[in-house]
Amino acid sequence: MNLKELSRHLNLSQTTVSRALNGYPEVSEKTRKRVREAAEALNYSPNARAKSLATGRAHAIGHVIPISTKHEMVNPIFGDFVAGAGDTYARAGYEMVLSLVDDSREEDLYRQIRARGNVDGVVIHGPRMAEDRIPLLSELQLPFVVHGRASEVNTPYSWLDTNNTRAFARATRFLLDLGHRRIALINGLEHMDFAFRRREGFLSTLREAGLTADPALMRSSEMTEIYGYRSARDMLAHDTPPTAFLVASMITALGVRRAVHEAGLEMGRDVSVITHDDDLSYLKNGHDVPIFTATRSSVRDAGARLAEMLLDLIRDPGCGPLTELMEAELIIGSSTGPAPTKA
Amino acid sequence: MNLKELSRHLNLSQTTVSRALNGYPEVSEKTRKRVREAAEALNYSPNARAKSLATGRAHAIGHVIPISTKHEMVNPIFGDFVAGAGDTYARAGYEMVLSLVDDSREEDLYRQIRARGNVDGVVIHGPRMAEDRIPLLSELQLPFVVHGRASEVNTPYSWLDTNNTRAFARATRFLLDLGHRRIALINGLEHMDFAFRRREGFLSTLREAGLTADPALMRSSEMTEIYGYRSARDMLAHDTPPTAFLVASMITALGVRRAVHEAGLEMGRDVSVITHDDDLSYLKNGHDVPIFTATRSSVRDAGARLAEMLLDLIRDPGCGPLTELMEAELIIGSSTGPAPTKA
DNA sequence: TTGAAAGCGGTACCAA
DNA sequence: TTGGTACCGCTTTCAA
Repeated sequence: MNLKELSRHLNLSQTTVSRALNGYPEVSEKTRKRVREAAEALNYSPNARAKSLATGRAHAIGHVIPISTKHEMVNPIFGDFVAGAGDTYARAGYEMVLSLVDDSREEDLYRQIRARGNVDGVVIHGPRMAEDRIPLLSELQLPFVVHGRASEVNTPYSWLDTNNTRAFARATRFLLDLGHRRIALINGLEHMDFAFRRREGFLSTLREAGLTADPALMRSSEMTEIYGYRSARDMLAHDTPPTAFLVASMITALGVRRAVHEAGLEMGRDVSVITHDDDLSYLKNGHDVPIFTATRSSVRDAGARLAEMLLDLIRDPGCGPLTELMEAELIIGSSTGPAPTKA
Repeated sequence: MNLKELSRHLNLSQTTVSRALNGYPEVSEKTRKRVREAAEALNYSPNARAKSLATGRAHAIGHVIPISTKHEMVNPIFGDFVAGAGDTYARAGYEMVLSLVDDSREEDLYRQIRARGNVDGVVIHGPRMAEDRIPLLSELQLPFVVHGRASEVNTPYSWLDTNNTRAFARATRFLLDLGHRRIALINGLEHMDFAFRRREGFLSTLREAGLTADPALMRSSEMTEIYGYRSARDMLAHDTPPTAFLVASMITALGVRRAVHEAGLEMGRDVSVITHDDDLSYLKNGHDVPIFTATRSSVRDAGARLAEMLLDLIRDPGCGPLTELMEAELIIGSSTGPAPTKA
């Protein structure tokens, strides 16, 4: 059932039917009602491609996920983010288009996205510190927002980020207050902006306390479980092992915990493990000390808000760069276990 | 830059340029080369909406994720699945469109998807045992494939599934062989087909061994960490606690392990925990006994293969229902810890 | 308040 | 081998 058929069925012109369905004021209420009912009864939905060709708006948003052959992992929070964004889009009548892109030839891709006209704007995921997609998109005049920030980019752009620096600074502070002096940082890839900021939070807090970080206690890699396991295992086998671990991902923390366990140590007594984790209120009274830089529900939230930012930007391109820094939900300092051994 | 401009620039008709770019044989090689080079130089990409309006093919696949208000969790493997599928689509020149849908009014959605014409086919996620989307899509003549199966649906359809029944049967067998008699099953929601099959594998193996399952040792719910924690904690506080846990998700298993830990028990000595988990070869020598019903990389694989199935179906609608059952990668029986205490 | 007709940016048939 | 033209399904201007 298309517009032509529907209008013929109603003995009206396509024009009138179109206007009736799209809420134009010049249609009589009687006609509008008749048209609406017929559309409903005959199960008419306008063809989105034709509509967007005619209007110039795709009513779709692209999400571009860079996937290189080297690190092809998909961040597990991705699903939650997308769920939040998708919800917003659905409400606004937008579609979500996912593009996985080999980051070797990104530039082409964005040019194509622009030319193909499938989307009205894009969300950039996983920005690196020097993110060249940002100037590129600005140049292409394709509306975009960034999930995260790019420290080395100076041109203005819209973004939404978690305050990673602060989250890791507070976690470090907390461990120092507990008496820890040998704290390990199991970080993500540090050319990624979020990982860089986390390290900054960690290092600056150590510096303020007059301590210098031990390079042997700092690792940076893709956030897999086995990476956490190997890192922790190696560090614990050291002459002067760490007494605490600051871990950048809950998946990686799984591996760390296992290594701690295998080393015959007890979490919360011999070793503290702090991680970015799920919203597990029951942990408050456990031996582990969790840190939340982004709970699953807050990631969902972030997705929804970022989507709204982009829709605003598309509706009113003049509304200038929008930015939002979300404070991490920190639940720390509630360990009921005995204070960890000091180094 | 659109076709009209490009053709004017080349002093050719739109027809010829279109043919040259789309590999039609009747264009002279000389012309084709000239056209290609100009297109490249001027950064021409055809408008996808116009193209699909003209050809009737959207060159896009929809993925529909049901999200009800009751269980709005996104399965963490979702990201991996999508990565695999996205890769296939990218290679084939297809886009991936994500639709999150409140499962209360799914029917409308599929009708709209069909009418809107944004996609050439859809992938169905998270089928329930009685999945009414399957007859609906058949009726709508919208090509589709299912990730998983629907036990209570009798009409033929295309699907790809992991052999969940077998995986859980073998895991149960293994625990029985170790001497366990009180085995707990911490399952997902059992109206979901995969959870139902897992329970079948568990129960049938117990039956074969002449045992009856204790209802107190079986739970079914959304696979969160806290669900695992509470279930295990309660069961372990029982008069006759289980000596082993079969857990349906690695996230849920986190909670189970924590409960075991808090109960002062040691994994692999006092209690065995078997779970669907990541591809962790290092676990082979650990105390835990993992079972893999779907590793992250195999989920990725499944996404890619399912996407290929759907593309085949779209290209040749007559090729009949395609099905594929993937055997789980099982890594069990390698516990180096002492045999668990028998009940 | 309604309708005719010209696009939107391509493809594909038919004629040259 | 090339070009003219109708058409895909909708919106929107202009005229009635």
